[in-house]
Amino acid sequence: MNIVEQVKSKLKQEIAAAVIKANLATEEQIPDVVLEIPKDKVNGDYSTNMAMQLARVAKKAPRMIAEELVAHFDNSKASIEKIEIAGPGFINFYMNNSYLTDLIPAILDAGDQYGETSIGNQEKVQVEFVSANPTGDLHLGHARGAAVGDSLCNVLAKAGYDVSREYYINDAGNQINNLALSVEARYFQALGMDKSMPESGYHGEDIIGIGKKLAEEFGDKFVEMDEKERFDQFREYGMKYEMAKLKQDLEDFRVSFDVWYSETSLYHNGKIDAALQNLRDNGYIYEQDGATWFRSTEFGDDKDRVLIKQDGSYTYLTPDIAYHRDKLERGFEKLINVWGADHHGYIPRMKAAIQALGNNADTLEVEIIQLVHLYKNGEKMKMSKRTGKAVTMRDLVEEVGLDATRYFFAMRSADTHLDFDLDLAVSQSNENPVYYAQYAHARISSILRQAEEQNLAAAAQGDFSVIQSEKEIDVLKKLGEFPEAVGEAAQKRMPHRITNYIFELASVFHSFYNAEKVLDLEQVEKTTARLALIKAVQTTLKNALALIGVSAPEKM
RNA sequence: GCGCCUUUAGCUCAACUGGAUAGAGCAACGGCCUUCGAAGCCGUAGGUUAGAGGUUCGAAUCCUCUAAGGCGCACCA
Repeated sequence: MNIVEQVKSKLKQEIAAAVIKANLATEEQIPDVVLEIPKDKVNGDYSTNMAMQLARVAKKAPRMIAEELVAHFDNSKASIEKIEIAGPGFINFYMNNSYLTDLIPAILDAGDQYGETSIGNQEKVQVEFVSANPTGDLHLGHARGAAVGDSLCNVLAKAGYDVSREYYINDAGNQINNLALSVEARYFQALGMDKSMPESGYHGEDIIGIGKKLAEEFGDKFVEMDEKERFDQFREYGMKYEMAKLKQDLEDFRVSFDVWYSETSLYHNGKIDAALQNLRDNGYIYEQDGATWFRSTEFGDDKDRVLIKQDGSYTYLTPDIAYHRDKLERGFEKLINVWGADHHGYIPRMKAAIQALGNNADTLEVEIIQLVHLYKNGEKMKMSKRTGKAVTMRDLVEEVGLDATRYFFAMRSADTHLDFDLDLAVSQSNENPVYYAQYAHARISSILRQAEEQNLAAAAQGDFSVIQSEKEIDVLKKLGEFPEAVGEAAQKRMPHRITNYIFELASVFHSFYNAEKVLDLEQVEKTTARLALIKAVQTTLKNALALIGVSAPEKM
């Protein structure tokens, strides 16, 4: 807990104590103390709505309650300068903010670790994201999923959760067969022979590339080959090729996974049968019309779902249930799936499965990533995976730049439709929000370089009481909020909160920078203190940017 | 037809999950560089939070209805 969190929690305790002392409510009746930072500074550093919340219990007017509360409040205990009652009954606390300077050595000391909290309590969380079929390039939607999923994992880890990142490889089933047939067609075509694409084949550029590569490497070796054998080889080759590309693309996007989980493996290690048996034992399986059904309606799904088709093969759901069962068997307490909006209809049956296996429904959380629309020259760009005309993640990064792309996706909450304005993201100007934060970091780096040239070093510790101007206090307050911002972003699964925080921190810094000079040879003590302050900002900015996968450049 | 998501300034989005005068960026307008990076800062203007009811001290936020847009609704994956 840093000093800000300590002061806050102290304040909360004192508020609760005052409620009891003033006889406004009993220990059981007292609601959670809500402490907010008012939007406008004239309303104090902190504010509580306790008086309003107690209105019903105490059966009195909020303002009266507030007055009684304040009368019983022990000012001496929590760095309070004054307390005021305002509006409908807000109690506003004006702090003696000198304690905030303790943050500076604390942040410098923590370094990369600043922002870490233990709020996650080492809960074992597994996050599954991207999980795109290895049948073509990752496109725009995957990029958003990758950015959000990765940022979420970073945030969770920072907040003290034990996070595992996982990618589910759909390497079984029809789509892979279609991949093999698509590769086959492209191979023949590369040899100048006529072969039409399968009905639901993949028309992406990359498959054409595979066909060409095969033709160059092996000539017509496969033409005369037994059809079945050729199919198997192309299937294998196509898969490996696609997976390698996919991993590389994700790595280039600064996204890595702890586990790549193969769907096919579930077929080979008996886990599907085990899952089916588990469901059967629990009484949620029945046979009808020659198929095997899962009674998912028991848990609120619209209709029961087929697990084994009439032809004896599994539906997509069946191995997926086995997969989720396996996740739980591996000891994860919380499963978070990041899915595209087109899969949201799938949530009820998956949650039903989780429950049918004997777990709480909210063991599984699904974060839905809404669609991305790309705009260029003010026009919406059409995309379709089938025709292969989708804008790929690689194209996007190439055109926009990695940092800008990651920042752009991390900026917005995941459950809102997103318009990606290419012209804006590409622009190397103040129109592009990513530079705002990076610029602050580069600016600080530049000052620190110059300080070094003048043999001035940031004070490591000691007396920071010279830090007291309004702008400086604003910066300190914002710095102190970081661990809390991380904790909230993690608990609410809203990584975009971090991006908001980054913007706010950069903003208070820029504002300070323009108002006051850091380097001043006339006032060495103040200079070294301020160098330490901006160094703390630099550290915090860097840590925050790292959470959303954006670099913190020292020069731009 | 049913379900989920969305609707906030001209545009793109926030708003600490029920709090005070709804905030940023871009676009518009006006200021600030012979001193640490002007990719910055300061200011002005811009709103019936899609619409109508309801819940309460208090609603962009919760409930109901309506409208618009998106995505789903397989023995596909």
